[in-house]
Amino acid sequence: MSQFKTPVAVPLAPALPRKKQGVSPCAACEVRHLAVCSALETDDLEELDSILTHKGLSAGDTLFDEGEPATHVYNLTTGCLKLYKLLPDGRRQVTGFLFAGDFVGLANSEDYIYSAEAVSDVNLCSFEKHKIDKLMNSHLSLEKRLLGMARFELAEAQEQILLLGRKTAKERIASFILMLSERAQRRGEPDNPVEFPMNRNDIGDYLGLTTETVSRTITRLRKSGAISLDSDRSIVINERDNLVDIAEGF
Amino acid sequence: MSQFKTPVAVPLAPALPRKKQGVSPCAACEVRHLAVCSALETDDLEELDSILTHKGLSAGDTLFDEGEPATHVYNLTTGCLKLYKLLPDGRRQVTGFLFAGDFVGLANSEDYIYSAEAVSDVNLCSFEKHKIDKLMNSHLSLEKRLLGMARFELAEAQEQILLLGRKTAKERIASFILMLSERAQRRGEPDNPVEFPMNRNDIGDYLGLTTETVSRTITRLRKSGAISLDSDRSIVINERDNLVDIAEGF
DNA sequence: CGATACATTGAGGTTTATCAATTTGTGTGG
DNA sequence: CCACACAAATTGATAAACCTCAATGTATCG
Repeated sequence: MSQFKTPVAVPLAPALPRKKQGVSPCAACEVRHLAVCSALETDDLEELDSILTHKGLSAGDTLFDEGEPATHVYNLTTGCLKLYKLLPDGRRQVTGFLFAGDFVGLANSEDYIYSAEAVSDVNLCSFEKHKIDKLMNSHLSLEKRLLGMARFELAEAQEQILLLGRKTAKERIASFILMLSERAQRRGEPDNPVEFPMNRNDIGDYLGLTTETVSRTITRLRKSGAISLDSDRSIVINERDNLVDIAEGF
Repeated sequence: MSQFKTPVAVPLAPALPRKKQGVSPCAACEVRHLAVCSALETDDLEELDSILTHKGLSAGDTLFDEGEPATHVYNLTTGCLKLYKLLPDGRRQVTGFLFAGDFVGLANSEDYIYSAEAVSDVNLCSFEKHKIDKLMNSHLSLEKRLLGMARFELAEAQEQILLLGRKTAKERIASFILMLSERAQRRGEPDNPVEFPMNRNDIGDYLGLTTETVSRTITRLRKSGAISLDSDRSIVINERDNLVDIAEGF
């Protein structure tokens, strides 16, 4: 699956020579304000840095598979990752797309409950779970931050349940475009046009649709004027209010 | 909607005269081992008891509506509650059924993100949110417990996403019957026959199906021999392994 | 420039929804 | 205890949304 466009993705915050410096690489991290790591004071970041390793994945690479022992948690610093579950006959449900600043592994207990694969080239901070657990005991703000993130993800999961249980294909696609737009904005990136790192098949597996239905539905939204396509992977929102109405089922 | 079979549900742990006794009513709570409250030592239960009030609802009563300020969290001690979201045209998605020991309000932040309605007569322990927050600061075990519960609920939400996105009606019904069975067992109740407090319409709104499809699918499972019906609200699992295979898509 | 993967479009089929009628179950009042 | 009224569940006929299978178009990369 791996495409190896670039042999290995370049870490955002490369592992510096571990001299005893006063400054942790984490202090310079561009996505810290988005990530778990924002829970820690600058003073504590050296400690955080001492327990993490950087990891790069090329598009298509697998980070871990459902059912493996969940030894690590990760923080995504660049790129896009997809999480998915499989049924025995190969039906696939993408349970989430993760972007810079997102945390991987919140829901996992003993074993990973989903597989994780790089959609684009990706950089991660990797933490051994037992080390994070230990850090949590001494830094309560970290635990609070994780609880906050879990609550947020729970709310998002329930939106997705509403989407999958009761929305039409058109409503699902509109919701998806808006979600990607809003998440890009939260990361401080432009919210329009919306950039799609994933292909139509992944979108379908996320929205409970087939590739063909995704394609046809995007075409219909395009012909209605609500959106335009810069390219397959870049959608311009022409009528945001209209798209919001469609997404919410008005 | 309210049926008032019994005028008001009777609290499991009735509010005793608040004399300075050594023993908290919480200490005698039958569902404590299932609930958030299990995070606290017996010594701390008096403190917990001092910030809670008991609340009873009749079947059909509303606990709160989506969009209201989220002032309280609750712990269900008896009965069954459903959580749901609505689309503007009335389409409804039940996001969860809650039973004795379950916690209500984990995902909510400022406002409730779903409505909550009693499926059967229900008893609850009600906590003002700011008081629970304060208690969390002094009792870290409570925070850990909430994080653990949030992680568990996240894992369950992802199972539900797989179900709604990729499973057939037959697979959904089989999964649902097994889920109710397993949850009854966790509460220390018989896991067979499976008791259904909710009607076919609620089941449909939970599984992303219509009443009619729920009914037809149950009929087909019955005719195949996998299950039998004691009554509408009580299903006997005849072939559990078979049902598991169906639920998982084999 | 050709190979390959991805996206789009079309024709037809399947599952599930919708609409309507009937049956079953439950509680109430005589 | 029975008859009635009402709600819920089931069953049937038909329709719609989406899926499947197949072909064609398009972009990308060596």
